[in-house]
Amino acid sequence: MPLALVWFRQDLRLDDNPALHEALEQGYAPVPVYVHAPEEESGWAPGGASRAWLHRSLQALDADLRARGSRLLLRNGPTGPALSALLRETGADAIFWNRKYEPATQPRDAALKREWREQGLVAESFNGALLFEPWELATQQGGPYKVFTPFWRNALGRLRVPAPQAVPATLPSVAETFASEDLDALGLAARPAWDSGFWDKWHAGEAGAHEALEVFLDGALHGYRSDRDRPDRVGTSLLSPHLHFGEIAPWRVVGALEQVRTAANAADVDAYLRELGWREFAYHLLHHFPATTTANLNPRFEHFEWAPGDDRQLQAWRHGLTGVPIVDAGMRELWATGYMHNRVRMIVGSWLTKHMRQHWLHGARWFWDTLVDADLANNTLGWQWVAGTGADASPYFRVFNPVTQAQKFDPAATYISRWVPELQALPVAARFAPWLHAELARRLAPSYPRAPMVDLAQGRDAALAAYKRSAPAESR
DNA sequence: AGGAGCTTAGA
DNA sequence: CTAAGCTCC
Repeated sequence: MPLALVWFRQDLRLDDNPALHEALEQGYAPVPVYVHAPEEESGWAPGGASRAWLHRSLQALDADLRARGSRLLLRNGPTGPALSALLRETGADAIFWNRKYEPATQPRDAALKREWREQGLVAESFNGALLFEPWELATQQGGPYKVFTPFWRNALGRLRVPAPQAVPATLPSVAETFASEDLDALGLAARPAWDSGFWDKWHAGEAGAHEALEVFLDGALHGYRSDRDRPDRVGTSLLSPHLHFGEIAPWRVVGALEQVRTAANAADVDAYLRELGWREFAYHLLHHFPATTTANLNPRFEHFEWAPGDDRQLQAWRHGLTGVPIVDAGMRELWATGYMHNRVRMIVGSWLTKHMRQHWLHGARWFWDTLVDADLANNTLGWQWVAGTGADASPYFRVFNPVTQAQKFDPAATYISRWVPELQALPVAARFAPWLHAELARRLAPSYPRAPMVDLAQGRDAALAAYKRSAPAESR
């Protein structure tokens, strides 16, 4: 049986894995391999939380492969030489993989494909990650979309769920002579184990992804349309890290949703599909506007007056010590669990970029290091959206008021109280803005900051003024 | 995927 | 006086 390398990256699953499936379909014995080459991500090497997740996901993938008689080879980069060497060592005739779309690695992968094909090898790549690849959808003028709603309307009209590609119960074995790095030697796991608080919440790997999907279908899907905005409830799918690492295919999620769709839950199903749509839109934008990982998409912000980088202020934001309870709750949830509720991401992002007027990249970099679901496309879209610099962004003048947001979406302050226990002795109504109850706060919450690091009204006004100054002359 | 400030309808 | 609606930022 001829051998084919199956090169795993962000498709850490066996089920519904096009590259693996195609290798088997074409009669090859797959040799699964993962190449560790973080420095090739051009400034976006996986952050700490991502690496911790990756460690576990690779462990799970190897275990799943071994349960079927195969195993995962680990190699150190650089990627091209590592894979070419493995092709020679194994005598494989072919290499299959699922595409990645990040601007740093996509050209590299395309060049490798050409190179291997010139050497007479079979080199094929597939879509393992998206409902629509970034170039599949275009406006009537043939250009990229910059507004979500028409993008998603087009996508929904073309959406088809492929039949699942099951993985065989047994796979050909991988010869013991093919060497592999030790997983621990890749240095992905957290040392010391600062991530110990993560794993009550998460089960990395393919089995964990399917568990999370089942839990979502049985629970948060019902009422998703409104509860997804409620950080005090389990109102979201918690699928984002699983989708990022490709532990489940997005079309599998769509298929499962369509299976359970009823007249009663149709609005909830559609609301969740729309969120998957934002993920698709993020990849579309990243592909067409690759500079936006660091540069504003909207050129109006080229000369925007961000406040000078302020390490002391940034540290307060990162550590959840801003004096704004909902902001601090979110930042502490992030640090403790590797995750933050999406509504709260918008609130902390608005606080950083509007009230503090710090450049959104400060936020993007921190999220990149701390989120288990850190994803270059989603992170870029999210930060540019909240900063007002991106596609389909809220206009810059939309400044979230963190007090009214908390009152609206965490009405009993249970989320705030969970993550900011210093406030627990205060009456609920005072926990949203303790500085408005100074006497009570001094007695009952003495260890919490006396006042927000930036006055809410002043911060808002200063942000709006800066926006006005950056406006093109004709629109002032 | 907003908020503030003002107006207006209605208790 | 409060709540909902509207407008502009």
